[in-house]
Amino acid sequence: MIISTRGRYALRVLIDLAEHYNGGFTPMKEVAERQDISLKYLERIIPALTKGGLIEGVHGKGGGYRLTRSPDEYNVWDVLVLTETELAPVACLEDHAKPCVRQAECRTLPLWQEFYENMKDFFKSKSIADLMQYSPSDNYVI
Amino acid sequence: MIISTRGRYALRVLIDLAEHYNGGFTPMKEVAERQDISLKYLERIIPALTKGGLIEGVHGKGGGYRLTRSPDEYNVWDVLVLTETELAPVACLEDHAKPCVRQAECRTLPLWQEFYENMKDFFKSKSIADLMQYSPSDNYVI
DNA sequence: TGACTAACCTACCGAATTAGTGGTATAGTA
DNA sequence: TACTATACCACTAATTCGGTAGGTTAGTCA
Repeated sequence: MIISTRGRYALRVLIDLAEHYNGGFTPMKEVAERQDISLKYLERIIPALTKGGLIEGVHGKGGGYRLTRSPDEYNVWDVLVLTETELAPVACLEDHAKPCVRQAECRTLPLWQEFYENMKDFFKSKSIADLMQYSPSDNYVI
Repeated sequence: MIISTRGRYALRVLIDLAEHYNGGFTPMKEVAERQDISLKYLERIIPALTKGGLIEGVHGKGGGYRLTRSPDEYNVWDVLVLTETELAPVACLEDHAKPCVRQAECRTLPLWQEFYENMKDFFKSKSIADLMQYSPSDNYVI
């Protein structure tokens, strides 16, 4: 498994925020209930999206979270990069991987590189708005 | 990371067997030395390929392993399926996953399914012979 | 036949990651 | 000031990964 609950939950939260947008802020408690995800766990995942500028959070009564753009301006890849610790399909391509001595002669490295590129392109081509289309209730207006 | 050393090593072993084929059997000890992989660890991975019919092993002196077909008749996907415990990109799509209650309403499931299909198609389209072409020394003859 | 060789099998192990829980601090509102 | 909601930090049980160690089985060669 390459994509953990962190990335999957983050996507579901963004879709939920989009679908239930009413001009104000949506508390994570509501999202957690609707999505049947532990609030405590979401509270650990969601700050990454705030730091990345994908959503904005407001403390206190009447607070919660809100998208910063319209759903078609988010792509899945950006969400995964912010929430997942690692997306590389093999250890050799990980960010902090120590350079491999066999790199020059490795017959499999190009395969992994090509796959990684395909994967990146695929997820970049999908927007939150695309994901929402799988549902009949698409009531997001910005 | 989705593809572990098991799948990666298995591919390298197959390529090595193809490149060093001389009509007989190649002992895993030689492959392990050339590929700089622990022989003991390889001995735990390689039986899966034998069971899957990708290679055949012969005990005793003069023994070792040999491919059962020509390199262009192997695709990467089949190798990975035999050696990796799980290839699904998300837990929901794993073989022994318990059916998800939210399946019907899940807006992200189709995304993961499409990605999984793409991934499968990609790896099925690549053969061991394709991987060998990255090297100048291609001396396999059947 | 006996030494040798190489595949095969099983048990164990340390480190890292995942998917959480619990508690508390901080910031902002009514 | 009470309340609410985000933000932060420490801890944990379960699983996986990447091996190692040791022994067994099956076959070859002299």
